[in-house]
Parts: sequence; C-alpha cells; structure tokens
Amino acid sequence: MELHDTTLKSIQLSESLEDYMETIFELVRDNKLARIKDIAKARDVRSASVIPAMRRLSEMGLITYEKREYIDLTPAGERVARRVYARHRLLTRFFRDILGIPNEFAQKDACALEHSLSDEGMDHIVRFFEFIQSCPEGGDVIARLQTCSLVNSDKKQCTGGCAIRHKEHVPSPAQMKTLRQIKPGESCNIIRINGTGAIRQRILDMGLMPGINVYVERVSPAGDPMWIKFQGSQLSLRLKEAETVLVNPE
Amino acid sequence: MELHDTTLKSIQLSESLEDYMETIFELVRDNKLARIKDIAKARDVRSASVIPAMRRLSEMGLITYEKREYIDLTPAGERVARRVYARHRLLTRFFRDILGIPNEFAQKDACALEHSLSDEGMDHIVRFFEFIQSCPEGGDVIARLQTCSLVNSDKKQCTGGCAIRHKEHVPSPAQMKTLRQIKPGESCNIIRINGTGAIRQRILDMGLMPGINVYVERVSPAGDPMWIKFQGSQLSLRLKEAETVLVNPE
DNA sequence: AACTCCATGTAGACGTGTCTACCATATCTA
DNA sequence: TAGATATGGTAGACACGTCTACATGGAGTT
Repeated sequence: MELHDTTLKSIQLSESLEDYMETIFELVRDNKLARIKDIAKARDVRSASVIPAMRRLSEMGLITYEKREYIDLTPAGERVARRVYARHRLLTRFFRDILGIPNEFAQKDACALEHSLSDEGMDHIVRFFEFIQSCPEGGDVIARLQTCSLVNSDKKQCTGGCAIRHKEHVPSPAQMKTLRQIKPGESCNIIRINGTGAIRQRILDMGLMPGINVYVERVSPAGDPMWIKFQGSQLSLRLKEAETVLVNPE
Repeated sequence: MELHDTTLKSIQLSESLEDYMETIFELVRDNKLARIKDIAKARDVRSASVIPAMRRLSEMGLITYEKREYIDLTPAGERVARRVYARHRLLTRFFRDILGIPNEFAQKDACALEHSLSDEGMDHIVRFFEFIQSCPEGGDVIARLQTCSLVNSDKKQCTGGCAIRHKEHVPSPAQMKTLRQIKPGESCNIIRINGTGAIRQRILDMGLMPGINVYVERVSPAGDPMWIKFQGSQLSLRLKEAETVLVNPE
C-alpha cells in the first residue's frame, strides 16, 4: 500500500462520513472486517442509516462495499481514515495528558475538533509535544502543572514546593483581593476563579476568566448584587460569586 | 439584567443557531442593534437563510424579533450568547497565545470547538491559564516554548540557552537516530519530526507523531520504500520521509 | 424442504440549514 | 408625489443525515 503521490486534500468529507471512516478503520484493525451492524453499533445509529453512507463512501472510492459483503477500506480510504484517526489520537492525548481533562471528556472534545482542526493547529499541537519531550523545562512544567493543587484540586492555595515561588510573581494572599472588595469606580484584572462546581461554571459562562479586565460599576444599596462592566457590556454578580474571583487591583 | 437563577443547560441549540447568537451578541455590542443584513454578512449566508433562524430563536425566547424591526437579545439570550462568546474567546486565546497557532487558524479552530467543548474541557483550559499566570515556572516555560526554535522555526537544533540542557534529557544528536537508520526487526520511539511543509504534513497524516512506537518491518530490496508497522497496521515510507523522523531506538 | 432468525436493504418521512427567485415595504431623492 | 433603491420576507427546492416500518436474503434447524 503506497502512501505517496496522492493528496488527501482533494476529498472533503462531511463530519458524519469522516466518523464512518474512522469507525471502519478501527473495526478493520481490530476484527479484520467491518459489518453494517458493527458500524451502526459503534456509531449508535440504526443500520438503515449506515447503508446510504456506505454507498456514498463506496462511490467516492474510499471503501469496498458490495451488497451483503463485508466492508473494507481501499488504499485511498485507508489514508483518509488514518488521517482522521491520527488527529483524534493526538487531540485525545493533548486534552487528557497535557490539559488533564478526564478521558471521557477528552474523547468527546477530540471528536468535536478532529473534523475541523486546521493543519496549522495540528502542527502546533505536535510541536507542543515535541517541545515537552525535548526540552527538560517542558517536561518539568507539565509535571508541575499536573500536580499543582491549583489545577487538580479545589484547594485555594498551591501547596508543595512551588508555594513560596508563587509569591514572587503574584500578589501574596494579603495583597490579593477578591472582586467583592473592589470599590465602585475601580478596575481590576482577574487572576483566578476560586469558586468550584456550579458557581465556577456560572462565572466562566459569563466570560469572567483569568486575564480579563473588569470595571466595578456599582454595588446595590441592598448590598447584594454588584454591577460590573467588561468587554463592553454590563452585568450583575452576586457577592457570593464575586468573593470567589481573585483579582489584581489596578 | 440578572444572570442568576436560570440554567443555561436547559437550552440546547444547534451549532448554526449558536453561531447566530454569537453574531448577534457581537453586533449588538458594537452597533447597539443587529439587522438581518448584518447578520447575513457576518455569517456569510444569504438574508433569506437568516430569517427562519431568527424565527426559531425568537420562539425560544432568546431574541426579540418582530417583522421589520431590529433584533436584540433577551436576557436569557444574552446569557446563552455570552457563554458561547466566552468559550470562543478562551479557545482563541489558548490556541493563539499558548500553542502559537496563527490567529486566522486559531479563530477557525475555536469556531469548531466552541459549540461542543465540554464544561470539563473549558474548566481545564481555564485552569491552565490560571496556572500559567500564578506559577512562575508556568509563565517561563510558555515564553520558552514560544521562542524555542524547535517550535517556531524549522531549524533542527534548538539554539539559545536551552541547547545544552536539551542534551541532558534527550539523546544527543550523535546518539539520536533517524527512522531511516533503524534496521528491520528493530523498534523505536518517535521523538520529533524534522520534516517541514508537505513532507511533515504527510508524515503526521499517517499518524507518525512524537511518542508513537514504530517497528521496522523491512526495507525494499530496491532500497527506497521501507515498511513499518505501528498501531496495528503496516505502511510504507519513503526514505526521504524516514530521514526526517528522529527516533529513540529501543 | 420448509421454517426461523437475523443481518441487510428499501421506501418514505422528517428536521435542519442552506439556496435561488421572486415579492413587499420603507426610505430617500428627484 | 412618484419612482428608485435597499432591506426584509416568502415560497419552493435541495442536500444531508437521521429515523421507522417493512421487505429480502442466507444460514442453520427441524
């Protein structure tokens, strides 16, 4: 099977068809053959949905598909499938092993991106791995990232060896303020969200993230909601939420 | 505008509708109002395609849309739109500023992922930023990553301060072999792809990446193609390609 | 040989999201 | 005030990918 001389770019498959190709690739690799039933099961669709897809892939010359015969990849199809599969693997590794996203979610996110990741994007992720693998600092920092309590637990303070060094760069806990402590009329820059679970998610969904600049508009006379402004629009925040947002006053 | 008490999860929009929401969000923010024509232009579709989408969003209570009136977001719609927009921004920053993907591609990749990124995934990317911002090592290593010639140029050897340190962890250039030098029957682990451009892309598309284990099956008697085996399947590689693959013999 | 079972295949429907072609309305200008 | 122009809206078509309900074929069983 020659892999040269043909370009993969010529064929532009839909996401669905790419998924079928990837599924067939895995089935052929594991079981030597792919059946309609297995494909349907793997993709969680009905057999009847598989058949028109197989017909289209067959017309494109990517699979061999004769009625009631087993399905296999053509050499061209193998190239296409391998490409998608490689992207899936790379993304899964990146999301899981570098970013620490639990496997289940890493898989899901990889599925979403594998179809549309640009060549540039893929290349840079590979380079990221190359860097991690080649540069001693790279490996060290990823190890530190993965053990840092900031990232991996819900403790608010980084414990362990890096605790002291944190203070060099970042305002010490004493200097650090929460968004709640910022007075109306003042601005600040978000460092970290200490909230967890639903609170954290809600804060992130609003767009409050590390690096974002926030202006405090006013605090309700009643005390509780405070109004903040950022990225050109204004919204209200419960004090309970604002307490969990660590900021750097300006 | 209150942001509490309502869950965003209840509404599950299609990718297309999420894109419309995001577009409307940006238009309203920048121009105070959104018109069919502007939405169509921003999304690069015909006006006729926008109208049924607006009708559906309006029925869901996410936008105010009366025939021939300007379009605005409802409070519920603003929450949904802000959430999508926040994800888009976060992903763009991550792809561009951390991974170094050029802006144009970072945008494109962010668009692909923003609709389906899991909450877990988003959370871990945020934690990554928090780590970078809080841990001195984090910031340093990203700076190094971005200036490392391994990542940013096509030089084969990392120049600058880290050149010597590389040797501690990684086989020195003398010990390091290319895949071409591996004899049939031997295995190796891929460290890096030195090839650039089309060659690099083709190698990556095959699934040859850092960290992958490869077994050399045989070399053609004619000399040129060599056959390798990895991840359960076998394929052929030009020597010209194999030369660019740096490996760690086992 | 007839029967049974199950994988495979067919037909027709549906929802989504786009398009083209044409129609309606409003706003500006002569 | 009447037409020109641009914006918004309608109707109908189409591709895609899924579904349900039903038909077909083949392999083993009685």
